[in-house]
Amino acid sequence: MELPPHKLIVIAGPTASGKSDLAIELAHRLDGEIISADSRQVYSGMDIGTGKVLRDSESVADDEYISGGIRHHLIDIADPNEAYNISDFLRDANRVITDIRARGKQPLICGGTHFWIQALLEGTSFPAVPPDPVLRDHLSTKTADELYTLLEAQDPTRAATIDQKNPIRLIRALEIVAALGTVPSVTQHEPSTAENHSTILVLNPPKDVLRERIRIRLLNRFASGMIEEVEGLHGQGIDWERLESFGLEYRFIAQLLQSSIDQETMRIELEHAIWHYARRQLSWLRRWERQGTTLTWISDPKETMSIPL
RNA sequence: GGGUAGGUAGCAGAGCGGUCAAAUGCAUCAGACUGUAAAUCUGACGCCCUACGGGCUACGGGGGUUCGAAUCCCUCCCUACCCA
Repeated sequence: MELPPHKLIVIAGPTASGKSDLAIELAHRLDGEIISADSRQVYSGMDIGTGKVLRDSESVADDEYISGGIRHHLIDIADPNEAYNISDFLRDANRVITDIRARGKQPLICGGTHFWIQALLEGTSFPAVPPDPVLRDHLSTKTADELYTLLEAQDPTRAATIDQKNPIRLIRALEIVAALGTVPSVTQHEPSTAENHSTILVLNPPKDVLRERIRIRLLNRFASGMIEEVEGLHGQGIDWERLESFGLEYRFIAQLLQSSIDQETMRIELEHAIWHYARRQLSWLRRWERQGTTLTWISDPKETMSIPL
């Protein structure tokens, strides 16, 4: 299939919608490579719980991540004890896109971290203020009200639009204020490597189908040793707090392993949490679309056969 | 057959004469999102309406007391446990 060399293909959608398989299929069709846009698959050792695609056996020793005969990028690139955030992603993803194109291949972005994907495509640039762990530690002892009062005094403009009850947002805003004196407004420049004329495919199975897929996938993950995986990560020096901060399977299994919840509760609450996560992802996508971006919604991967890419 | 504790919104579970369409949690639905984004946060949630207000139906069924009941009394049905 012939396609413009600049075009970017994105495969988005809620968790368990079948993005990974579709991405590999399309990569074969388009002679492409996959860039994972997943905030948890970047971490090495977090495999079952994040649903990483299985590495082809012949590539295990390689430093390239090959799955289904397709090269994947931005998987296993960070240590779980090190923070990897959107800023790292934007830098790395742009680099990788350039690199893939230089080799004459088609880049495909695939992942569920839509915040990252949207920022990449729109060339959003965030204030260049790196996280300040000491300040964050200090501020995290305060209530949202207290944080808001501080922000109001230091940067009323940002305070006017921020979510007043969201400690994480408030702390980040105060962090930026501490470094720059004020929170600059978001700037979006013309995307350099990522193009505006991307095709964004959103995999969106019917609700009941998605729910069932989530349920089955979770059972499979347990059967595949997911609990042991989390146990192993903790054994390698990743503390419970950090594991819980990853959310979903890592959070609930960490709680189980600390005996703060029983197995039955864990399974039920985890399944609910995954469903809530999928809903949030969908909510983000609808908003993105409402903002004027064209998304191609597909309820069944087979439909992609008839979509011109 | 006797006794005791109960029957409250989709579920769990408070309330025990008025301020109760009924706390809280869960589920469900919708939303937010300026370097933690699988995180974090918000709202709706009996029904109807010209919805910051109003109407209707509700706390197992029926009846009663009272100005007024989910809350008190009678009765019936059901559930759990205990004694036979």
